[in-house]
Amino acid sequence: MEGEAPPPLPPLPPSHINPSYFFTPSSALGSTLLHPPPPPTPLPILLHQPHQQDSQIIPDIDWVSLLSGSLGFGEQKPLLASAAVTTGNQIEEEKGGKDKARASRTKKASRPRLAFQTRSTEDILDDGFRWRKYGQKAVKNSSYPRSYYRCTHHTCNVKKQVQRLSKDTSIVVTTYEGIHNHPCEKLMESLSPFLKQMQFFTRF
DNA sequence: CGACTTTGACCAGCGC
DNA sequence: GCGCTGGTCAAAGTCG
Repeated sequence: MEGEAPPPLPPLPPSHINPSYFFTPSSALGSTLLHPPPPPTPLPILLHQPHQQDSQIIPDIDWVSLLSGSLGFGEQKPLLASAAVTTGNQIEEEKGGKDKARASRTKKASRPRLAFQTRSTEDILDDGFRWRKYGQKAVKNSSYPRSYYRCTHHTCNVKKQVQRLSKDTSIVVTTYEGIHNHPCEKLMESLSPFLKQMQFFTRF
């Protein structure tokens, strides 16, 4: 039973994403966000790096939805040069017709799905949520297995798949399915000093 | 001892 | 109907 709708999550960027990378253009930067509390170490994935030519930010991403929903990047080594975000349908189209049909199998309803390509030596993105691996499967046309993870929060049904590209083994494709119905523990933990500071200043 | 990973088995949808 | 494939289950193993 799907039950009651989850409470909306606050539209805040994860503190462990440096906002100077996160927001673009620079004019959109609020003065407060320009000077956040120091992020937990190490720095996360770099979504946009002004001095790095091959980095890019995808303009169509609803970042607020992403970050308050299924995504919140965490303590990953800063290796990302590009990120690809698609809808579930787009993901399947990239895979081709047959796989498209197969991939949509056993899906009761279309859930939000997002895929990211991450250049990383490690398979698992630490996105601030806790995941339990429930399966691993060798997939066709790939020499690397696909891993299946489920959010460990008892009321949360979000899943993710992690697979390394056989074409470029340095790229890890992470596909998120669903929206978290609970706050990111690590995010809230790291944001709390900042939020307290905000509350203090808004009193004047 | 609880949380998590591993891994083989099982199930369901699709194409032929 | 059968085989292929992706996705999930669950028991056993591992780790802190």
